[in-house]
This record gives sequence, C-alpha cells and structure tokens, in this order.
Amino acid sequence: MATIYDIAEKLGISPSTVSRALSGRGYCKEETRKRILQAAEELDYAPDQSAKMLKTRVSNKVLFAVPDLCNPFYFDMIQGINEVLDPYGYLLILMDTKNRLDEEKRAIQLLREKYADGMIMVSFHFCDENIEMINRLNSPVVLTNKYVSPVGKDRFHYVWVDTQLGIKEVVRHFVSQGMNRIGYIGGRFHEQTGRERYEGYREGLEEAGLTLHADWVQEGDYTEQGGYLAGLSLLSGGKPLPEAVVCANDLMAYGFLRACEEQQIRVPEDLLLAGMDNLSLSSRTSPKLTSVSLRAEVIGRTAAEMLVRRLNGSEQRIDNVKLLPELIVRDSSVSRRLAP
Amino acid sequence: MATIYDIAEKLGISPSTVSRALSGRGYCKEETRKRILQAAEELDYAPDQSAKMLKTRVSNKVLFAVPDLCNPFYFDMIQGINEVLDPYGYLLILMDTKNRLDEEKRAIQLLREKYADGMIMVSFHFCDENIEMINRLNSPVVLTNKYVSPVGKDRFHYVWVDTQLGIKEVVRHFVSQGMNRIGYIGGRFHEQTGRERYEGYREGLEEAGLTLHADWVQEGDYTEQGGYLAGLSLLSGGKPLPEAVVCANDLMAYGFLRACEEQQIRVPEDLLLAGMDNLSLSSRTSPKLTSVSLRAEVIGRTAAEMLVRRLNGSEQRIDNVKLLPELIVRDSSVSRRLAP
DNA sequence: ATGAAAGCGCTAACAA
DNA sequence: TTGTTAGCGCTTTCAT
Repeated sequence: MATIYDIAEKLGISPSTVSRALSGRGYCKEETRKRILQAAEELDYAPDQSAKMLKTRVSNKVLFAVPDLCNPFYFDMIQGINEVLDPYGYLLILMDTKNRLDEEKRAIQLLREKYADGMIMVSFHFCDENIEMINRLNSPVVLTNKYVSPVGKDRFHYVWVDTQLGIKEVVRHFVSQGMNRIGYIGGRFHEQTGRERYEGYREGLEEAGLTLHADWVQEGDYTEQGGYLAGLSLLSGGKPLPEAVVCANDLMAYGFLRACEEQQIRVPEDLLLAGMDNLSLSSRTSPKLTSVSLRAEVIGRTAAEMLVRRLNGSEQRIDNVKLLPELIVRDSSVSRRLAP
Repeated sequence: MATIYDIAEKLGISPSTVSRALSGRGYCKEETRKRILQAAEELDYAPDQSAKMLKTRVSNKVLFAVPDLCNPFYFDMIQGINEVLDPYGYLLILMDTKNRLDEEKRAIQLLREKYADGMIMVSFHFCDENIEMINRLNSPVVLTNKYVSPVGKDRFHYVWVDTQLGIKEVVRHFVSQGMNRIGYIGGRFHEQTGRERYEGYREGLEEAGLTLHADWVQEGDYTEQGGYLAGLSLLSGGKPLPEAVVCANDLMAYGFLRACEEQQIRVPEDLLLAGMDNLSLSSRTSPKLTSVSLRAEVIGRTAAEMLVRRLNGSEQRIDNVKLLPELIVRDSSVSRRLAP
C-alpha cells in the first residue's frame, strides 16, 4: 500500500507537503494540492490509521462494555450511543464482559492500551478493584450506575436511573391494589445493582407496613433462564404463593412468565407481575408486561454526550446525571378484581 | 504513560530485551524477565496498541457494517459473530451504514485505512461501485448476500440464505390454504435483496397459476414505519383487498399489523400475514407472526468463522456458504376457515 | 542472553 | 509555500 513517501517521490516533493495537503492542516499551494490529490488517487493511497494514532494519540473509537450482549436492553442503549457518537466520527467498539470481573478488567486494560479514547461501561458489581483501575485511567469513562468511592475524588462520570425508586413504585402499585403478599426476584444481592433494587422492594414493603417473607424472595442473574428457575422455585413446592411478584428486569419476568405457564398459574388472574427495563418485547408478551422504563436509549445518549464532552476537552461541571424511571402499567399487573 | 524505554532505563538494560520479555517472543533469562515484569508493574506500563499495530500491521479488530442498527435482526447476528470472534481475541467495531451507499463506502474506506483486519458487511444494494472497492481491498471481507460480479474473480466471500425460496414458501403456504389474492410488501425492487425476495413472490404466484396484481404490491424500506405506510396504501382507498400478504421482513410486518388495526382489519380472520427474519418479537406479537427464519445468529457465526479462517491465513477452498430458510408457521397466517 | 539500530507511516516544529 | 528533521512506541534483524 502506498504511503505519503511514495506520493512525495512520484511528485519530487517532500512528504510533509503531502501530509499537509492531505490532512488540510498547514499551507499548501492550490496547484500542488491538486497534483498531490491526483497522485494519491493514482497510487490508491489510504492514510494508515495506526501511524496516525501513534502520532496524534487519538483513536476515534469509544468502547462500550456490557455484562450480557444477549440482553436487548443494551441494543437499545447502542442506538442512543451511536446516534450521538456518529456525527463526531467516533466508531463504537463493542465488548461483552459476560458479567465477569476479569473481563471487565480486560475492558479497562484495552483503554490503557489505547484501543479507544474513552469508554461507557455497564456493570452490576463495581468494587474497589475495577473502580480503582478506572480511576487510574487517563481516558474518560462514563458508568451507568451511581457510584461514589469511599475515598472520594473519583475521575469517572456516571449517568444513573433511580432503580430503587422504580422498584418501590412497582410495590406501591401492587399495594394500591390491595396486595399484601408481594414477592421479589432480584439480581445477585451482593452486587451493587442487585442490592439497590432489592432495597427498593424492601422499602416498598416497609412503607406499606408489610413484612418481608423470605420464601418469596429469589436471586436470579438477569437472564430469562434465571427468571424461569427462580420462578419455579418460588411457585412450586406447595408453599403459599405470593399475590404479586416484582422482577428486577424484564428478561427474568419473561422467564417467570414461562414458569407460571408451566405451573398453570394465570397472570394476572392468579398473580400480578411486573418487570424492569421496558424492553420493546414487553408490550407484546401475553399478557403484556408491566415494566419500569429505564429509557435505555436515553441512558445511552446521555452517557455518550457526557463522554464526548470530556473527549472534546471541556472540563465540565456536571459529572453525573440522574434519570427518573417511569412505571408503564400493562395487563400483567392489573388485578381483575379492581379492573374487571 | 510509561514506555518500554522507561523500563529499560530504570533497569539499565536495552529496550529490545524489554520488548522480548513482555511479548514472550525471543530469548530472555528468567531472572531478567522477572525484573522487567516487576518494573513494568511499578511504572504502570501498558503496551501502546497503535505502536504495536504500526509495526505488526494487525489491529485485532473486525468491522461489522449493517444497513440499519435499529433492526434487532442485526443484534442477533452480533451474538453469533461475537461468539466466534471473542475466543480469538478479536474486537468488534460496529457501524451503521444507514442503508446509504456513501456510508458503505466509508466502511470500506475504514478497512483501507486499517481500522480493522477484516469486515462482515450487510447491504441491500451491492453494485459495481461498492463491490469494486471491496475487491480492491487487501483485507478479507464476508458479505451476507449471494453476489457474483459480472467480471468474475471476486476476492470476497459470502454466506447467504435463499430468501427467494423463503418468500416462495410463504406464497405456497398461502396457496395451500386456498388463497388466490396474495399481496406483497417488499424492499426497494431495484436493490438486489429487494429484487430477490420479490422474485420469490412472483415465482410463487406463477407456480400456482395466479396472476400478479400490481395493486397488491408495495415497496417499503424494511422499517416498521415503512411497513405501516405500505400497509395503509394497500388497505385503504376502497380497492379490493388481498386475502393474504407477504412482507419481506418482520419489521415491515409489524408496521403492516399496525395499519391493519387502524383499518379494523383482523389478522388472520380477514387477512393472513407473514414476515421474514423471525425476530424474537414475532413469537409474541398479537397475533403471533408467521415468519421465515433466516437464523440471524447462524449467519453471524458462519460469517465470522469464514472471516477468522481467512484472517488466520488459510487459503480456504470454501468461498461461500448457503443456508436454508425455514418457515415458522404461527397464528397470523393460518386461515380460520381451515383450522377452526 | 542481550544490545544497537533501523524502520513501520505519519505529524509538526522549525528552518529555509 | 515548501523542506528538513525528529520522534510517536514498538518489533525485529543482526551483531555481540
């Protein structure tokens, strides 16, 4: 492949003139520029990205790291991210961290190695180890969780949705329909995200003066299969059943729905159900699934905007943005007793 | 950020020794290696990707270019692609070409500039211009359409699904239920993909001895909105209605379904409907949508496998793979008259 | 086993 | 307006 040296040689001029002409930075007589462009064409020249990067130290790439590429929620986020990044000429690198700390560390390492200029990262378990690595980074990072290090002075930004409130509102929604026996299927409780959502559930019960019943609480992993398994163990075994169940995300709610079908439990006739994420599928399931909308696309767009602002060097004041969840009520959570 | 020179200096040795120790290629005494690793740690060293790339000429990245990032079909493909690429350490760069030739050319240009080592590209309109650019490329490319240049001796590979057959089978499915008035909503007919699928429709009619009725054929753009608009113009205006409609993809079928609702036309009671792509949503729509499965994930996996093989330098014999579509019959296409 | 030195292709400060 | 030159950080041949 031809280089600027080849062009320079062919035209009997210096490489730097070629560089200037091609990049448009620096002086160059219109006539020489024309000849250079012509020669570049003839030699089928294309600038080498790695050489450019080595010199300029920018990659024009942004890394998007997600815990589970199978979850459509992230696809929605990608729309928002890409929408913002594309006009700036940034390319998007996708990485599935498989909900594993070592893979998250690998994503961070990619940034250290300058694979990308910045990163948007979704994780369910920020801990000292990954947060510290992120804080040591020189590149801007935007997380999608609220996180404040114990030590303070964090170098990353974040955009977050108050999911705790979201789950609490689902509980309120159930309580307002006279439900007392409310179950919960969450993510891992020892992870930040899982804990937060669980707290929303706990607070909701507390607020209504209901006692928490351990039998009705299950731990899942945010996948459809996880929701299914949690559903089975919640619904079978002849234990008294809850009247309503909150799932920490839609994927698990779908799995739960499948478990209900198998156990011949009708939703919403026998049991009310709601999820979180408001995937587009949720408006089509049977019954249509009530869900807390986190506005994935808005999260993506906001995160990308924050990142771009940082990449463009503005030392912005805003280092975090809070978004509010919205409860989308559909058939699955509306008791036939009240709304016949 | 520290470089191998910093490490070398700190230890009083040469940069090349450091390079050898770190890359694991070439001789290095175990003791020196230990000291180097130690020093690297202390200096918070990370290898610079661009420098490495400039020297080695490999980027460890694969570009995936799609015509519409909003279509979940590509998300399914991404699963398959990533599944194959990840174990080899390849990163995935995503690009939305917005169904525009200039953006497709930009994607190809990215490859010329060595942003990635190879590319998987989905396009609805391969033409001399982009195919020629692809053929001029030194990097391997896998397309997801059957395409043979008039000139022959193409340098790309492709994996393709016989969508023409798929659409034809939908028509057969309708005909077998005694339908005579069958409509079609396709992509742009002057694009390859659009033409192929349309041909499937035409052949299906021909096979059944039915005449093609121009009023029942509409052109869309593979989006939900496009299907909706095409649906409106097909259904309104007091023209005689078709008994069954084939959509060239599911997204348009969803839009068509919306148009039906508005026009108070019941599916499948008043009209049978089927799409193509078999998006996961299709098993949840109301009514559940009959669809031709193209196995997006398999396409992705296969394309990635072909690409990896090329990237690893094997001059493979197989330069194209054909996959068969599968008709998934659901409620939307089954006439109540036959199956009460 | 280690080091010296060249070079990957580009940019940019400085000189002419 | 154009050219000279150094250097980005790494790998790799060749010499030691």
